[in-house]
Amino acid sequence: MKFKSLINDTLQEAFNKINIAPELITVSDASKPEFGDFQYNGIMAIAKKLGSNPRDIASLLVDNIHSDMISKVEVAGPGFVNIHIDNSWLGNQVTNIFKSENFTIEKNQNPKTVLIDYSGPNMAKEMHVGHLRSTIIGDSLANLFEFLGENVIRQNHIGDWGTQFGMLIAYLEEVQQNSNFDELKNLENFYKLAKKRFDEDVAFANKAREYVVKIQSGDKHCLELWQKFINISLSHCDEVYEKLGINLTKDNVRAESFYNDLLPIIISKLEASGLLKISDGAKCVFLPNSETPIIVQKSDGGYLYATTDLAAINYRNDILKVDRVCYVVDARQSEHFSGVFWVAKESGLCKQDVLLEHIAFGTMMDKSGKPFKTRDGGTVKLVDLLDEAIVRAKDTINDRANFADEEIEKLAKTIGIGAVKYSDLSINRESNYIFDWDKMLSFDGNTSLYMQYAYARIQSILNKFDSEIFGNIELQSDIEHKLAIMLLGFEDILNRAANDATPHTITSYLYDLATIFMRFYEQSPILKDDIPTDIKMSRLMLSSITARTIKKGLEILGIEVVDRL
RNA sequence: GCGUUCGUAGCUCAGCUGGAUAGAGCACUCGCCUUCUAAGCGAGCGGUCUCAGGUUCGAAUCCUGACGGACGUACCA
Repeated sequence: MKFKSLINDTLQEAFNKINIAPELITVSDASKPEFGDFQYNGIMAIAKKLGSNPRDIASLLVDNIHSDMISKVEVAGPGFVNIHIDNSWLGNQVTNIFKSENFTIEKNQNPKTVLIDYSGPNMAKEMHVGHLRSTIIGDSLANLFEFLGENVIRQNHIGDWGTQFGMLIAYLEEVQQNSNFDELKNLENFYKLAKKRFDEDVAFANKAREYVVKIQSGDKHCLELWQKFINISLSHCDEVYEKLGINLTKDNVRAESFYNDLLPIIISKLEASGLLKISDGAKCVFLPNSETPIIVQKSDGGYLYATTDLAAINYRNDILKVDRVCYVVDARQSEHFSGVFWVAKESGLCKQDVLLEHIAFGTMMDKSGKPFKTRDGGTVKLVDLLDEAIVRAKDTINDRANFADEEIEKLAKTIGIGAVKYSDLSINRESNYIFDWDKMLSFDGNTSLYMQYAYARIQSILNKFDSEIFGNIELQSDIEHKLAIMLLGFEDILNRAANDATPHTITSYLYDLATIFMRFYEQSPILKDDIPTDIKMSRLMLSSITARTIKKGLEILGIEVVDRL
């Protein structure tokens, strides 16, 4: 349910009655419990505009609010409007959620086509921690938009084109002849060996350069080798996606090479738009207020990543008919994207009303605040990081004991991977974040384990009860009231997370929800003998909805729950 | 140099479409298990929201500047 919109509408009706037209009504959560559930702060601004007393207007407004949703509205301070939600109305609404398959959240009736461009590994290298954030933030956004009913296109813009591939293909051909094919299993090493050959052997280097030209001009033999290399690299990625539980398959791949044939067309389109200038022999587009241009074609005729990005935008605009594109890419590329977006719009490669967004994220740091590296300063392979997370998760659970070996393996995997994802998604994506194993696998505070624990506790109750739950929710206390308010706010939160492309608004919400549930759990016994049936049912329903909300929220983030912990 | 971005409790972070006394977790001090999972809950301690101006009835939030950090800065992606 769009809870806040409903309240906004109620206020709007009251404003209509008193002939005042506010610009935009947005109630916010009450800043203090004694102020009720929601507050409206817009009166002061309106009063100033009208030149009248805010308290007078507020009183007039309050007198004209009539809704069974609201039990009490009052004017406070200089002209705040404090809104209290009616308990029996609220109880009915959460009962509806209990009965609903989908939390009474309706799919968007006019779905937009939203393309999420994420993960984007480089085929010449194994996936490392640098790919983690793009992959899980992008995947969670795609899940979110899908849940809200948008038409989602997931795309993996893999780096499979460019000069380095000549070297790799030449080397691949060499080792294939030596029947030493296993080397490809370790991509990092393969790259290093190829580079070594390239640096040490002039003949090999020349061959590598030839191969670049051959691939790009469509030489059959070279393309076959290239394809073989890409397939193997992609399989490495698939293993990681599988382990991480990411919804990306080979079908989602739209590689750089995919746009190769479009590149000359982009140049001529840019020429036609009149934006293209030649500077030092390179074809460039100059941006307003910037001295450094975007180069789309090098002086030697080669194309650059900006050209590929423009081709991708053009393809997405013309063929895929997108309404919104989210580029989930490192914040360091923000200038690149703002430039490319400007060119795309200015040149007409992309319609004006398509929303092009750089979903930027910060760098992963270690505990001392330096970029996350291995002990000897190398990049950390993503597979290694995930495996370590699972091992550490196992240690954490083992302290608690009494699980069968088989169960513990499964638990460790779910919890370890979930913890990696949660700790990343729970941070405002734009800032750098400190990767800390201990915090990640802690049960305290806004962590995945606290959430898992809350969920498991509820499952334990529901399993114990194990019969039909019926009746209506009747809210008995402040904490039950608060819990119901939270549960009803789920859709608002999801919409906000989708609008701002901020998964961490979901984790914050889930943490608040779980915290309130824990308090409810402490003070409201459910299955004790002396609890009357109607209260028992009411509390079971509240618990059940809480569990389902936690599960759905985590599912959107790409995190699985466990029933026992 | 120029540009982008960040600066909130000892630490890790919320809050930022301007609203009432700035919130969590960790750490530290205390209290609560014969009763649904104590990996929990409650209480306390801890702040010049980097600094200086400005706009406003009202600023952590918006604007300007300074200081400090990160990143970027034409033929790599």
